[in-house]
Amino acid sequence: MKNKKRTTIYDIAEKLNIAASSVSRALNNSNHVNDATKKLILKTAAELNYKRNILASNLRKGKSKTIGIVVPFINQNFFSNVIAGIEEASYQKGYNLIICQSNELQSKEIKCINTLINQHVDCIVISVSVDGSDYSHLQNVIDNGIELIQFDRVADELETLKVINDNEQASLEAVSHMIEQGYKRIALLEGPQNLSIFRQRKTGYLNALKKYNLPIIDELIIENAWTKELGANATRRLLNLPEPPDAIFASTSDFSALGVLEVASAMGIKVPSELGICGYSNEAFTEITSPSITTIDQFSVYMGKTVANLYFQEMENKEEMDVIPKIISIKPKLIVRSSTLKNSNLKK
Amino acid sequence: MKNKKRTTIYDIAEKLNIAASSVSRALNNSNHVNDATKKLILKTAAELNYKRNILASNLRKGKSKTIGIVVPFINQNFFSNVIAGIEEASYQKGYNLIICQSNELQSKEIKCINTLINQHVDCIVISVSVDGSDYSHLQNVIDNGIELIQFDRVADELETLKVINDNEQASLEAVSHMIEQGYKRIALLEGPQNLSIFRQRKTGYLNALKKYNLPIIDELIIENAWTKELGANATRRLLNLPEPPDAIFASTSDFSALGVLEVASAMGIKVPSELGICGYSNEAFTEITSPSITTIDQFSVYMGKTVANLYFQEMENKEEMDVIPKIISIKPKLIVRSSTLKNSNLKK
DNA sequence: TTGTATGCGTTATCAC
DNA sequence: GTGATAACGCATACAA
Repeated sequence: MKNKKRTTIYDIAEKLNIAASSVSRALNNSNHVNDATKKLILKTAAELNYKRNILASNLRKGKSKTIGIVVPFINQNFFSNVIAGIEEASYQKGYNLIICQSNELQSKEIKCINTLINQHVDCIVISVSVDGSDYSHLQNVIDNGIELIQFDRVADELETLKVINDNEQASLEAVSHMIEQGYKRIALLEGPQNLSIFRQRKTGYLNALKKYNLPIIDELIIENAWTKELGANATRRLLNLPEPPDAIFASTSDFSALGVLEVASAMGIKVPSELGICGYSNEAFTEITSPSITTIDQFSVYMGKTVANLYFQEMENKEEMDVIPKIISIKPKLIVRSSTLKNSNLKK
Repeated sequence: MKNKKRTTIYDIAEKLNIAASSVSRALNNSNHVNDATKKLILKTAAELNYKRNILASNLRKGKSKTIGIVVPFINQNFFSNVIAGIEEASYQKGYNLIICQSNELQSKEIKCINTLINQHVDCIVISVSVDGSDYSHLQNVIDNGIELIQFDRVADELETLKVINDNEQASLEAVSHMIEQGYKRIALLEGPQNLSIFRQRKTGYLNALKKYNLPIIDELIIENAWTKELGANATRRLLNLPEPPDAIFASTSDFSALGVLEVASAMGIKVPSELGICGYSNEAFTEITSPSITTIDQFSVYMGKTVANLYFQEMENKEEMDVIPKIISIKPKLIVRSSTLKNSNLKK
């Protein structure tokens, strides 16, 4: 029972004995068309089950009304929430999304970018993968006349639109909170320092120590501990030190914080009394671990909306001039949970 | 530094003083073109940074090479894994994905479907939302000449391609396992019975009781407990019964199983010794709760690949004849974890 | 093997 | 306000 052929504006025009261009105008709600005929056209369009061929429309208009998204993993809450935010804002504007996963590999990321360029998307939104520091594929996006917007994990050196968090401030608050809870030897699990977000988080950590006159202890700062496994390994090393830390700030992600928690549990170390733990991103699971994990909410859905709206706004304002690099910073929020509540009766 | 105009096949043709059609042929790797000129064309195409305009190509070919996906939530592991599977299989074939979320609302689902029809996608893959039992919007997909494939949550009455799990068998195994662990009063949290997958899971549960000569106790079968909140509510009711259950099979999802676990923990009831819990879907978090939750793995990534390949295969075989409804059933696997290990030294 | 001509379904630019 | 027509970029039937 399939209609092989879909109805086109010509079918409508033929049936009504008018020109296709009039049909097109009516369908686009132009005001250069008689109200009565417009009504009639809309009516018969509905009767004939007409659906505009977006392919043809976009070809003619020279844009695809599509936004490409590249994230490391689609199934991490932070990213899926950002995507949900972008989707919501784009939906109303009639834009579609093509979503790609880089799997944290720059090689895959380059493939994704090429696919999206081939698709002639109007805009590419990306949170870069951790490996690699050559961004010529992103420059390529710009050279192909495609708007590029970076969020969260951004390549500083590229002058593009950016939506980021105030990572430094958030880290400062998180570590300050831990210090105020009575933790004195706070370790830092840091992410790859080629990415500015991880540098900023480290700076926040250092600033907090300074603020409270605590010493910076090099052996408590662990490089590249940004996955669950690396976080677990780091924790094993830390907890076996002669003077182990009494808290760990997994500045890279909640996943590494989970690694910390699992190792601590396995070693019989009590959280939060013997070890405080703080993660980053407010992944859904941080609420259901035992104990629940203190973390930092990045307002991911809002972040996504901001990205999309930034693009739409930029499109409206842009005449012939080049894009002015613009950075929007969102202030994240510390979510205090059981894993850092050493000195409090707020414990769940 | 933007190239306003992208290079087209005409640009290449002009530069090489040949016809655009030859360029097109070369770019499509046709063998009706001289090898030498083909080489030359490919070379200059690369030099000029040529990217085929997929819009035009697809318009010409009458298909969009795009698959639309509608799932309740993109950020549930089961669905994001299925999507990842579809993506992997589609990527190689040069197909793109447009992903929509129904948020479990049929109203939103209808909107998604309409968007996808408007986009002229070649195929729509859907796992239907729980509310509503009118599937005219899906019939509409078929009537528009778009291939429809259902997976997991399928509308039985629609004769489409389907990829499902053997839910009945999986439930039978899960409940059998619980009985063998010594649980005697096993409650069932069931999903909306308008969906066949939930009916099948119930049947599996009933069959297991029958197999072990256990009585069917009506008050232990709770309708519509398919979210975390509903699961929690149901658990509160169940555990306050004069004769409470000693195990709960949350047949609908791991989320409702999580609700069960949280209520049990809050009430001070020990899992698995006093209460066994089994979920469904093998969401990532089931591994990190305390205790970890026994569940059923649906091989979600494989399921996605199967869906995509089913489509590609169907496309190849189809001449002018209509689609023959085909159902592929995947056997899921019971993942035994701590939450049901009452009688065992396998406890983690 | 290569070139010419046409159409995919729209929208934009003219005339009228 | 309406209609004819060109053009978006590509792929293909046909001719050469």
